[in-house]
Amino acid sequence: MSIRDIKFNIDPNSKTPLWLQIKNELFDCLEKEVLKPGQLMPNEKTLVELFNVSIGTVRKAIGVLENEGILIRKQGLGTFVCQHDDHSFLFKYFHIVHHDSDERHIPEVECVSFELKDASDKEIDVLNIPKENNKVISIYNKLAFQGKVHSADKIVISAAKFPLLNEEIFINRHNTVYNLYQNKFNVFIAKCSERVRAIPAPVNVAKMLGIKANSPILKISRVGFTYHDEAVELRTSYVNTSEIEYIRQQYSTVG
Amino acid sequence: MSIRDIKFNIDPNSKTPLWLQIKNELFDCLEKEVLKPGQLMPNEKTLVELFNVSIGTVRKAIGVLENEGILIRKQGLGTFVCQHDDHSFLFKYFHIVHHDSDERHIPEVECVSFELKDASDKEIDVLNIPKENNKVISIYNKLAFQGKVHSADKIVISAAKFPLLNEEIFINRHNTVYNLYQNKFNVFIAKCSERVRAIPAPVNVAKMLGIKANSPILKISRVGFTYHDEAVELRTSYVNTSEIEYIRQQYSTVG
DNA sequence: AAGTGGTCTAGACCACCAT
DNA sequence: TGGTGGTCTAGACCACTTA
Repeated sequence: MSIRDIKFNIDPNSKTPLWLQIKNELFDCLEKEVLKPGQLMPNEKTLVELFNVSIGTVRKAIGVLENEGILIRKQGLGTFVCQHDDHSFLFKYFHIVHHDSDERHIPEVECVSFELKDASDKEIDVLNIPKENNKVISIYNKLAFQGKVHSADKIVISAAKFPLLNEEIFINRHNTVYNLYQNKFNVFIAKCSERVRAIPAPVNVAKMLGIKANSPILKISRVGFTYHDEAVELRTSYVNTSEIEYIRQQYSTVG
Repeated sequence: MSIRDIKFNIDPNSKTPLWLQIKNELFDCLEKEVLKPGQLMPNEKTLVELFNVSIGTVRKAIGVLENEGILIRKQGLGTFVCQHDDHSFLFKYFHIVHHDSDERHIPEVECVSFELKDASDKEIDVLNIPKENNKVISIYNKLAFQGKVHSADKIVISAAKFPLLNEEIFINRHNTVYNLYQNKFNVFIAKCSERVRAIPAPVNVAKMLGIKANSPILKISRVGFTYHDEAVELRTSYVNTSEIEYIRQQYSTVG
């Protein structure tokens, strides 16, 4: 199914602005996998014909989707559906740097365990786990720089949303975890919220990090959301900041 | 000096887009205090005449400044210069919440000390302290919720950039620190970067926070920047997260 | 009712990228 | 060279706010 074959219904008399109607239609195409990450969009002239509006209106809709990080325009080339890759991932979701340096590096990731288990009450609630398949996939990873482990990550996702995901697929992915979600399961993590605390390292975590129990570490609890604010991933990171730091940058516009 | 009296030189033959030239000119007005926080901008028709371009071009320039959080448009009212106030501050720069709650509250702030001192080498470097006035203002604050202290903040700013700032003015401000910077000294903090670590509480900090020495706490090192990426504030927060958490939210667009 | 920003049109021309 | 997005124009009409 190509986007060119779809009959769109844009209503010029609706109280919803045309550009918003178009944005929503393109959005639906992403959800229905008519548009896929990395794909080239039809050019603006074609979209003008598909939606039967003027080019400025199409550009407004695309501009908003670009600002939201969903599409990317490349002059002379075309407009593409964004995808998580190593580079963008590095700057969007990866917030660990060495002391005395601003360089970000892809960490070495080692999967420690991969389990299918019953969802806890909290997981059922936050991840909206269906009753007919109340399983979650629970994964532990160790992250390292130059062989030196700095973080232990626990990832929890709904088995229902990631059908057929198994340890082999997870370990043999050729890219980031978010890229895997996106390309194999059409789950695009568009935003996330994090809560950070300083805690004494529990014994099992201290062992994974190779530090003494009760050493101060960061506990970062992240919830990853789709475009539609649907929570799809719970990630808990335990970070030893004795040699690395957790960073954030922001503009005054962002909440 | 009103913006209406300025003779702007917009060059239609420049390789710089008109909208960018206009954006830069408006920017300069902010720096030169021709436009001040909270002020109403001239309407779009007037700007069209001032810059001698079409309305779409003016709107593009304003739109970008709005996205950057510098201007805000209100339909039926006009376009205003943004200012830090309690509400926006709460959502832009304030990242502390109670456990089990997403509510953000303005903390109670108590100034512990206010000193004028020689800048350290690091402060000279980062804050670009001038040789002819190598003093910095160093302030310690305690932050609390409902009387319960959760953070100790150290603020370091250049004395040269905040002339005549003294303890009385600082303590008797009627708004946030950032609002004070902006309204009294024309310093607008437009973005900031933070580095977070978990450390054992030093004795003096533990005393301020009312906890045992060596308890795990967050150390948050923030650098505040102006529009032009000029570092103007160093802030170090020591946070006891036993009852509160540090949060962040972000969209995939933001780095 | 008057004034503001918000939406939308129907083009023109330019800058960039691939071949 | 042909195709793409980027910039810009000169309006028209709508929705919202205040008075």
